[in-house]
Amino acid sequence: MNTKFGRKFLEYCTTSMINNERYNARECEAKWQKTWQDANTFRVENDSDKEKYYVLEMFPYPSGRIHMGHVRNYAMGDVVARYKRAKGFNVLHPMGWDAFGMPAENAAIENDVHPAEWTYANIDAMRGQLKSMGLSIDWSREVATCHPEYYRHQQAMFIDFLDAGLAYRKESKVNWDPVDHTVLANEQVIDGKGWRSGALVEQRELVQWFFKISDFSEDLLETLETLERWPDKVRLMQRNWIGRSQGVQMSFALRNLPDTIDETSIELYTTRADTLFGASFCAISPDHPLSSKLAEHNAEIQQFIADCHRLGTSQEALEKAEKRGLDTGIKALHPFDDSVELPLYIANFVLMDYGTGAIFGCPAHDQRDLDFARKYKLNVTPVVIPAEEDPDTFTIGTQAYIGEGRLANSRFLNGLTIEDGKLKAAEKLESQTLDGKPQGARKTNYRLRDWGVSRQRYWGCPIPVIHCKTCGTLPVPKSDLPVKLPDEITRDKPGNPLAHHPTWKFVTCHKCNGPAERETDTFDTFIDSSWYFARFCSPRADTPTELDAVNYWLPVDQYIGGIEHAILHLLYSRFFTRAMKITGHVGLEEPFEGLFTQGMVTHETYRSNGGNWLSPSEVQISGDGDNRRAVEIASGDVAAIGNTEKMSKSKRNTIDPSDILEDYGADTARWFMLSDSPPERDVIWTEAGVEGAHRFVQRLWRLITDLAASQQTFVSTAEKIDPEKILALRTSTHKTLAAVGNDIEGLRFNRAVAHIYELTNTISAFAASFGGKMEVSALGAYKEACEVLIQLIGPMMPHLSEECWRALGKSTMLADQPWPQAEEELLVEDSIVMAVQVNGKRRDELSVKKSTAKEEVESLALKLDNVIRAIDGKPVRRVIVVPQRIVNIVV
RNA sequence: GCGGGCGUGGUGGAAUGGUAGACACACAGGACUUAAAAUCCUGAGGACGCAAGUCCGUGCGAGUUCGACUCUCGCCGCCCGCACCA
Repeated sequence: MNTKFGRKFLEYCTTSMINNERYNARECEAKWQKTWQDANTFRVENDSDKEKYYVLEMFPYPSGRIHMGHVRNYAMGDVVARYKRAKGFNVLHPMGWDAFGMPAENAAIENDVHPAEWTYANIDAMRGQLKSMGLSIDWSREVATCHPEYYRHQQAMFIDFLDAGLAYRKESKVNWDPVDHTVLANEQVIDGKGWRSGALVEQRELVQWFFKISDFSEDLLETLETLERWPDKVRLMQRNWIGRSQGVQMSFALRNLPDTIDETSIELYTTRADTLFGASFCAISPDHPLSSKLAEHNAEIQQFIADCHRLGTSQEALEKAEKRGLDTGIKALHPFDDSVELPLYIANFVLMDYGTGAIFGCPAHDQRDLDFARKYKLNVTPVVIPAEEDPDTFTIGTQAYIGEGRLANSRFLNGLTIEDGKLKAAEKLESQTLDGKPQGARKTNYRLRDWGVSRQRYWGCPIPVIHCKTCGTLPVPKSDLPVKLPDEITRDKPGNPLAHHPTWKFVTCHKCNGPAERETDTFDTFIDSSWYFARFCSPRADTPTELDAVNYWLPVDQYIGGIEHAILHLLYSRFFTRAMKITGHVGLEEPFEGLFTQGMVTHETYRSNGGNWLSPSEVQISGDGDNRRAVEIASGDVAAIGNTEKMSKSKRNTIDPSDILEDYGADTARWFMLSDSPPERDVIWTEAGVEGAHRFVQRLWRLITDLAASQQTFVSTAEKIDPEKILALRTSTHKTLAAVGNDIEGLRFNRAVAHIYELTNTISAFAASFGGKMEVSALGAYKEACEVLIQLIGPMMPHLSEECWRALGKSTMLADQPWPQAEEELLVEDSIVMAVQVNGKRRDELSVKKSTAKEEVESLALKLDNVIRAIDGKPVRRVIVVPQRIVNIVV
């Protein structure tokens, strides 16, 4: 060990200042950031012999300032990136900007500034803030989605998608956000309100571009199983969102139709073919084609449909609406008994865009159908009888029975289980014919619908197509890309400035040279973020991707972001990657191998006497526990302490990261974000917590400078030291090293932090026990422990650790240092402490050699005083010895 | 309504079925200081006890086990997702 004791270190210690100076985070952080930048430390190349590792945090929207959520997200990603780098991987850790979107347009309207100008200024500001966090990012790969050099490739890929039949245009009823004047995807409608504006969403008919994500429903669903390094929660959410159901699509013959109707049958979909004998009505959606046809000659139906639509302007109202229906007078014939005629209703609760827009109602076993049947006094015949009930007496009250049971009142299905009944009914329907076709077929349906991507906005990627009166809708030739947004826009009219632009949309058709118009819609910004991870692999390439680069880097090994993207962004990206594979832009289908969703950053909320929200800086907190009080500083009045909630501007409970970076430095902020709370859970931001983190920064610095001080006072011929004491320190050092590595690999940052605290405590106690006079072998262990400690905190507090590394006499950069290796023989301890229980209660403990035989452990345990007392003379029935763990004596 | 998750000191939290409360924050007492800050030391789940120690204790109630924060079942509470998807 003495040989490890470098001359350089000795020299350093005698020449450097050894004092109690406080660590100056501001100076040191700036210094190291510059050092890394000048040395291109985090620049990464695509050709390397090293194994690759791609760490990605969800890129930010350039709002202008980073928030605490970013600090947490990027601190976590940076730990992984720096750690993997030290482990010898070629690490890709890029950053970019999700730069298109509505806030830029809103700012443009409010502040009379161009969206581009606003966005690029924000990017500059935020880049500066992120850089001050000391992230190990390869900034040379930065991209901004609003830049033509980014979106021109997106346009090229769209044209490829179009050619491959992955995109199409159709008129459809869309979710219209009346505040933002734009269309929203189903996923963007939350509780009937726009995800961004919060306005009640209306239904409108518009011609829109769609991506055929629904063609991939099965694949997207099935492949979820293989995403083992994704949180179960996210996989489940996607599974539910895709919503597969297996059932039967079948036709019912119609009778008693008005003369104006040609149809003789109607298609409907069910997952409960076993309950067909319990059917008491059929119903179609107000939007069903048959409803429209019937309405043409029937004022009552017209009125009813209009009523449904009026209600339907808000999905929220629709959900709460009472079930209503209108009997058309038409009869649907039961497929297993055409003497049974079921009334056909138009009903407000039947959805047009699921299944066929038509159902049969079995009130006994479906709550919606039951509600409807009770209202319109229709039959309720139970056909599934629970095991403990008698088929002759079982009746349905106000609750439909949806549990298990045996079929009854169902002729050839009687006695079967639900599953067998479904099968037999389906087979029967398949064997029957109606109008020369099989009357039914098994069919799988999905809740997932195609992705509508047209937006009526200016600040987005222009959809690269033109509309020619002669030639129709044509993609813009790739050689003409990018279709750039016009710089000059006016905002004198509401809606999309592209549509109102005096010249931009007027073009000559490249096919017929006639007059044509550009598409004035732009893409949903979720497209921008559906492939940025691929662009980072070769961000300046002339094509959207370079196959060599994407095949080397993808998939992303560790993706980190908020749970709020569990469905939208992650599902779109999975689809987009498949579409890119089909069109030859990538060689794989799943972009994210490992996914981690971090929790939110929360803070207490405060309200003034008058009920206004107060920011944390406006209140003074005192007391503790039940005596905790908040006082509004300005008025001196008592303020109410509210719930701890996600930081938000509206509740004014935000903490600006730049204040924290300024006051305490990046390392303190990073450390605090990583300690205490498990990363997937919410973390509560507290002033005390930050101060605690900062104290640790100072304490580490002191520890390292103290080491240098010990160096000067060490005694070479000291009194004998207990070698056990040195071994104990070395054991702690190497055990901590192993544990922290495991914790970082598993993203358990809070536990890594706890282990680091423990080692720090151990080192401090060790050093203190020598009273400033340390013998040389002890100093070696001390120094080793400190070096390991500094390397362990390297990924978390990169600036402090560089500075400490330097103070330890190293001339290398810690960022270039390989991760230390734990010495195996120190990890296995020779003697262990086993707990001894009597009847499952701990009574004593026993220190034995690891190799001690079971029998010996048993006899030693039985001799312990506390154990004898606990046994209290009772006969010992059994002794359980779990090697290296525990002894349990049963009396 | 359906699906999922969580419930451990004053607080954040730790614990492959094997010594519950590691580590941190807050708190209290002490040392240093003219004083404060900073720092260092000590204490602490609850009850009883001078102490050794004993009993109780991981939302509640059962169960499996030599042994349960951990597994099973039933409740209660909180959080999240989906929601007329037939």
